[in-house]
Amino acid sequence: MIARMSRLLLPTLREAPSDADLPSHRLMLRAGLMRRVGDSAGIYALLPLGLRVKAKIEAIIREEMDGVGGQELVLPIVQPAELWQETGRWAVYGEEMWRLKDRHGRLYCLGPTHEEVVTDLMRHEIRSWRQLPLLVYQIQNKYRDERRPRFGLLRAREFIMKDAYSFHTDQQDLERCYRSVYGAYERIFRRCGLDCRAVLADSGAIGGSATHEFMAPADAGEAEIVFCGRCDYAVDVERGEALPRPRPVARRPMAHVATPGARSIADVAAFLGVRPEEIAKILFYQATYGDGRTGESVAALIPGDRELNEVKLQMATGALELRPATAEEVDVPLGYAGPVGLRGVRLFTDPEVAAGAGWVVGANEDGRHLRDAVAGRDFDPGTIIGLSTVRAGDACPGCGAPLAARRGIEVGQVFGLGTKYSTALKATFLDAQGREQPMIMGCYGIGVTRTMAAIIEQHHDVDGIVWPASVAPYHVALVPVGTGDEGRRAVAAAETLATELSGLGIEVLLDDRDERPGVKFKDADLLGIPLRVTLGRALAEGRVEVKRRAAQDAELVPLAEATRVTAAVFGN
RNA sequence: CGGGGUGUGGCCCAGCUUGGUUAGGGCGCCUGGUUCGGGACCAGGAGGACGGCGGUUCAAAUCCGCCCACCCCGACCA
Repeated sequence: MIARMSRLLLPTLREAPSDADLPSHRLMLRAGLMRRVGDSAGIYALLPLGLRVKAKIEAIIREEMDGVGGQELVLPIVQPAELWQETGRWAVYGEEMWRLKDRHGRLYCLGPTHEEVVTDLMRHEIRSWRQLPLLVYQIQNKYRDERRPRFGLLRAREFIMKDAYSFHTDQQDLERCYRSVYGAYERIFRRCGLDCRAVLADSGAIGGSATHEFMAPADAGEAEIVFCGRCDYAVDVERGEALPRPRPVARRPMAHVATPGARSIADVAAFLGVRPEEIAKILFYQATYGDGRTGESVAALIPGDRELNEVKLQMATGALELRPATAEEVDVPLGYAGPVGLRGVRLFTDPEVAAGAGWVVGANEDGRHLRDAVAGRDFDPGTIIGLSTVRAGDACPGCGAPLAARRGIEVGQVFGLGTKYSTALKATFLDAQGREQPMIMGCYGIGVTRTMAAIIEQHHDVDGIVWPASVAPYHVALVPVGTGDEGRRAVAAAETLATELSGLGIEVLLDDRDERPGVKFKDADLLGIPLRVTLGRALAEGRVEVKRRAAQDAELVPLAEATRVTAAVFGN
């Protein structure tokens, strides 16, 4: 396959449009992979090169999904409102759902996801346990009228997803399928050249079985994740845990100390000459519960150098809503509050504070603190539960190695749905005993266009994209340079080489444009083609220059061997 | 949705504070010439009426009001 640049719709840009900020967004525009259409946020056209990359990612996905028994189909983008009304999501989804009406006034939406449609399909087709299990998938456009589209393809309003749905007779079979799709995802992202971690995520309102998100570490990521470099522990910070830091056990009795004017952790630490992590701070909240109870005072006791994870506190309390208490709602002096002798407050204590050591805490008297306070000896710690926000350097709860923290782009998710949709849509089958049962479902998504952007986030440098070979739009860029006879020889040699390589199944981008060498080199770098072969002045000695995009240096090889050297890079 | 910012040829941007010839530069584009290994140079040329509407004024890209779009932060969301 040979593409001639002189004829390609490949509009590279020397400067990026000013509204593009992220590397992936800028580079996709500069390298001529895509363009925004009209004045619409989050609506893009993929140009020929962008489409090629998309197709490569999709091919990898298809191979791996087929490999775990997935069957490809295509579900409609336009979906009738009735189905969504049956599951209740027509009302729940809100503004984000792109709704439309046909000429008769019937309501539809542009599918943001396809659980309803696929479940509707299966309830008509599946009667018997003998027809299960089933794993189907599609690669299809999705529509979400985002409040705030941004970051180019990372959060567009129209995007491409591979979504898969599985149907099972029982939970064990769902779990088996879940694990095999999980494995396929690991292979898919690895093959795409993406550094990716599966993190245990919150199953949210849907609840039930586990869910993993596949996160690609990148600064542009929308979520913060912590993960272990040694074992496979990886979680969203919201759910992250860490081993408590070891602290010596206090032997001295608790004692009052005067700390006039010292209210903040930093003040108290400086005043007493202790480190912030020797001080325990207490934070007050007001909780509202599902049964209508409101205004309960709760407090969290954590080390002074740590951040409270409010989500954890909320889960620990079981509250529906939690808000920081105002000064009036707390009847101890602010800045001098502590757990000793505290009344009328439900206290939650972080394990690190509960673990033996003596802590500096507020004395609940103006201008005074206590030192060497020990949980269980000097105060009732209440409920002991992890409340701190995990951070880089904390000890992994799995193996004790230091944790790393990074932002991550969610490129995929696997989810054990259970019977939420099958029950709502009455998608049932008859089991071996002749009883009617709702199908047990799983769903599995990969953001295809988002994966493309994530790959660029991880693979670029100052000169442009550095595509992994598996997803590069072309394998090799042939760059003939030179003028006059030299130039003609270069072009002729490039044509011959292109034909040879193409015959071996290597995808060739031939820069046959009448441009100066500098322009060609800059464009080749920008496009990120894995290998560049320059045919220029060295041709006089029968040699060409071979350079990997990811490498600094080029190598001169005899023209006669250029095909072999190039083919070797791609394993042909 | 809250806060901030921006809107001037295809792209990047100046001009606006302090209204006043024909709205300007760079890149790109067209023509000719010279060049030719890291985004060349010279000469000539095409292309915008300044996001939209309304107002103030003798006069508005520039001042005022409303609206729209896009971008950023946050909230929200899988």
